[in-house]
Amino acid sequence: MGRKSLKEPRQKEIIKAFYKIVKKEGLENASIQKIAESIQINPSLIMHYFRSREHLVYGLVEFILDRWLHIFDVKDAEDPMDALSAVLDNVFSKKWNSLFDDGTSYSLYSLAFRNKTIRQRYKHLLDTLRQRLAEMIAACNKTKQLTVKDPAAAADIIFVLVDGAYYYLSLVDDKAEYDRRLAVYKQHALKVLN
Amino acid sequence: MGRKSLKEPRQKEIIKAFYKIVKKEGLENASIQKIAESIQINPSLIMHYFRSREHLVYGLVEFILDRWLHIFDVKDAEDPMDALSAVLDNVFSKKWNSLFDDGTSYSLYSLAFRNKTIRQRYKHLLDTLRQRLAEMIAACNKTKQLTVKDPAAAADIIFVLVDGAYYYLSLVDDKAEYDRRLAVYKQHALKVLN
DNA sequence: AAATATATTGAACGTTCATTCAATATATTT
DNA sequence: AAATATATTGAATGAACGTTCAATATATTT
Repeated sequence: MGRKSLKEPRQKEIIKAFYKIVKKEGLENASIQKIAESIQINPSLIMHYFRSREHLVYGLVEFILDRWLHIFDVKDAEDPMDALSAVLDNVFSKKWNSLFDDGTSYSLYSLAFRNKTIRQRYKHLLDTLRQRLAEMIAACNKTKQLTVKDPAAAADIIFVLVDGAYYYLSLVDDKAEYDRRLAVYKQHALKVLN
Repeated sequence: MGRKSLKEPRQKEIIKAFYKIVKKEGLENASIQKIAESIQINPSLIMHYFRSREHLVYGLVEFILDRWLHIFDVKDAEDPMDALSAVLDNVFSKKWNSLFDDGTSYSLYSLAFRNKTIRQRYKHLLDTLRQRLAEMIAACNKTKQLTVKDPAAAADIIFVLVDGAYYYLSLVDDKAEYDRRLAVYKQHALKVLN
């Protein structure tokens, strides 16, 4: 009995508003009050749906990390090699930046050094990414299109390259240089598969 | 005339205290008051030596970034190959972690996405690191100990591997796994030089 | 219409924050 | 000892913060 719960959509709405402000003003400047103001609700309502700011941050972590998995959103190709190629295109392309804000991601990541929950969540995602890429490489092995000795190791190195690549690229303003370097890094990642 | 200036040592003292608190409690929780308390001075004194908290953060950025360069602190070997090897040992070793706190470094790095000064400072450091490594590789080329076609490109890839490696490794708790993975990443970096 | 569970508001709390400004203390020079 | 530049303190500011709690509003069920 009683009123229907709006928990899920409201939480998502709040997290999206949170994300928007974090993107613009930084995690440390994204206050409950600013979020509430931006979607014209009472700050207390945020406390109602999230017990504390800490839990709100957890919500944002989930939100951001889920987006990473979208790099695997490719058309179901019958050919596993096509699928793998498409995923690598996603990773080494502008799609990356359209998926989420790197500044926000690094801010949350830096919390992992002092917050066990966030740490585990990030670790889990990084492992999931590696595992899924490894599976795709293994599938290509099976069709003899690839002969990668250790798919898990290859996937690992590729993501190391990806993470390291964007660490530098995030600081590159010149678009031409950005693209040129990204291509080089992608080339190196592909070499791991041969 | 007048009293001798204590600017430099005082500033360094304050930054070190700042760093200590950031390491322990995070950048967002490291307040002027906490710093002042930790070294038993008046908060106003911090404002005297740094105009604002922002400038204090700049000071910490300098402090942290300067430490990166210590990876090049190796015994002056006559053999350029020995020197290069020693630097790579530094990068792929515990020395890395003893040099500075990764959590602090990532916190400051995340500011680069909204702060031009910090952004430029980080970019400059990353470029300097690459350039110096490239020079060392070139030196090995000259003595015919290496035949790396493009030393700059090789140095770039190596640091991409380094940055990506620690992005993952920072989340690894198990010491054995940490060491094992670090060795794998180092091996891959070495492969770039052949 | 009464009951009830959830949504939402609004006011208030105490705390901490960065920053300011004037006052005082302490060296160093003339 | 007078002058002076810098060091350091101490009090005060207003703003913003996360969080609380009680009150009210609104659906939904019986």
